[in-house]
Amino acid sequence: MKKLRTRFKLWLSSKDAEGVFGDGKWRLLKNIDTEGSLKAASHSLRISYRKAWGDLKKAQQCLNVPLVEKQRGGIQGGRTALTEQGKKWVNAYTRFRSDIEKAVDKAYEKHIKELVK
Amino acid sequence: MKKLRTRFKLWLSSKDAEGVFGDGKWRLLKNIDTEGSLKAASHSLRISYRKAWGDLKKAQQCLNVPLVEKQRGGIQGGRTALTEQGKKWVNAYTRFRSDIEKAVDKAYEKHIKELVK
DNA sequence: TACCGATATGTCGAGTGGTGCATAACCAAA
DNA sequence: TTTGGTTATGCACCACTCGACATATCGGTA
Repeated sequence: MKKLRTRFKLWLSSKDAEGVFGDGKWRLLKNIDTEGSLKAASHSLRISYRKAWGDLKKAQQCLNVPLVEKQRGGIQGGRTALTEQGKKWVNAYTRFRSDIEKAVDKAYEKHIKELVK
Repeated sequence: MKKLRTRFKLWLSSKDAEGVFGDGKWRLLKNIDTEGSLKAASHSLRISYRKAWGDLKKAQQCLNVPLVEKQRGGIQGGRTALTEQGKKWVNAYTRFRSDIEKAVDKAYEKHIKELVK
């Protein structure tokens, strides 16, 4: 039997939209925070700017919360930064996801591991 | 703010295959157990027989474990039933998944809920 | 032995989500 | 006022997945 590892995807959905917020958008926001722009964030995540931009738009529309503050023009061409609410979401989701990750590892040890050896 | 619900997908992967075992294959095995055939199971899950058959093959190949015992011919044309090992996998994964589900709900209450109101 | 219904497996087309490209709009600084 | 780099947005294309078909095989039972 090959060695196995657990995988999971986590997200939030509303009644009318499925991917409101989840791992992808969480990573995107985190990278926007460290990189300072949407373009740089998408690049460091190796996803297209087109997708990153669409994801961000969707998250903000669905949550109806301003997660980032964007600026066009200027010496660097523009920038994107997290708002206070954006930071709160990142932090909350980080803790949320971390709890799940631990639970997955624990549950694997408890229920699956014995089957795999 | 709209009401949100948590969503997650869970699966196991090996070094050379991604979807070794997960929610979909777990549901398939459960239905095979109750329905008695791969055809009936795929029908009750509303997935094509083609997909169910492929999924099952993949799971058995990747895990290298005989999860089901199949029979062709006979008065009913054939049948598929879980082996002892298949049942063990179903039961273990059921508990595994249940633990995660609880953890997700709990973590949502703890970390996310306050952001959404 | 003919039949029936399930397993077994390849193939092609539709739908989906993402990438790449093209093109505006924007604006601080030179 | 020109420039440069970023945000903003539509669109065509591409890869991947899944479903729908089309067959072939199998083997108790009538």
